[in-house]
Amino acid sequence: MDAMSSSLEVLQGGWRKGPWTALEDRLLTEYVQQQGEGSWNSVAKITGLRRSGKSCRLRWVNYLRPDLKRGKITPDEETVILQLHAMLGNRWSAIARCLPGRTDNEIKNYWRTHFKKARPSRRARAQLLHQYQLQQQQEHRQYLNALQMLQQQHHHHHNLMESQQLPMPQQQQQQHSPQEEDQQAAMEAHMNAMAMTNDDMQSYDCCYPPVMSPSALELPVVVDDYDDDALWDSLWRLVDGSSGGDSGEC
DNA sequence: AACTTCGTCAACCGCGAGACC
DNA sequence: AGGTCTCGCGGTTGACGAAGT
Repeated sequence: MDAMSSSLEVLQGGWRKGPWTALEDRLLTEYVQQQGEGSWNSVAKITGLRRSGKSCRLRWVNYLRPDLKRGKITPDEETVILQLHAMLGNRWSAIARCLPGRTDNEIKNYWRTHFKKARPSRRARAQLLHQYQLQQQQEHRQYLNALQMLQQQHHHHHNLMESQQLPMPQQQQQQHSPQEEDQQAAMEAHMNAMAMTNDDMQSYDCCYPPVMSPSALELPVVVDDYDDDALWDSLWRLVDGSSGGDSGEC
């Protein structure tokens, strides 16, 4: 085969490196079909393939697996990637687990080419923050309304009980109408989201719901101009992994 | 048409965690 | 207990084609 492989073949410690040939792919695929995934270091012994176990695993996981989805990342997938990356950071394998058919390598590449250096303009940042603040305010109002309604209902119950001189049995206390339960559930979800810390987020290996409340993103509600810049800078430093304070703008 | 720059993606490298002896 | 092996992960590199000059 191979005009290509012979020119690209690199041998280091007996292992071939560089692009895989069709023959190598076939050998590896047959190996996995017969032996299953794993024991990658025995691929070379069994098939005669001059590839390291590490290289075999990578080739299988990123390219040969039959359940891989080919083609461009869809807008829906992009949304999931963005949201999960906001929660999990560069934990590509965890993100990939939530996107069936996509590999960590694929997602990592996609992120780096599409978002890594795509720091939004000052104007765009201001718009995003404004949008986010409005959403926050709206959610907060809904939360307060729900809280107020619950309190009113509670007082109403309480007054009723007092006026009738009846004790309030615990079981009865916990019985709510479906509407009340919905409100309570919504409120609890809201409070849980608000209480979720970064550590909590880290523990979500999979699969946090793709659509999430902005409140769970944990951005500050009010960000002045100075903090705004500092926030974005620190975020991008985190992504860049650089610590230099005076690194240039993207 | 030739050259340069940019975007994409496959593949490699180094490291850490866990299993095994 | 500690040394070695294996596997998986995230970061990085390099090849290659497309787009721009």
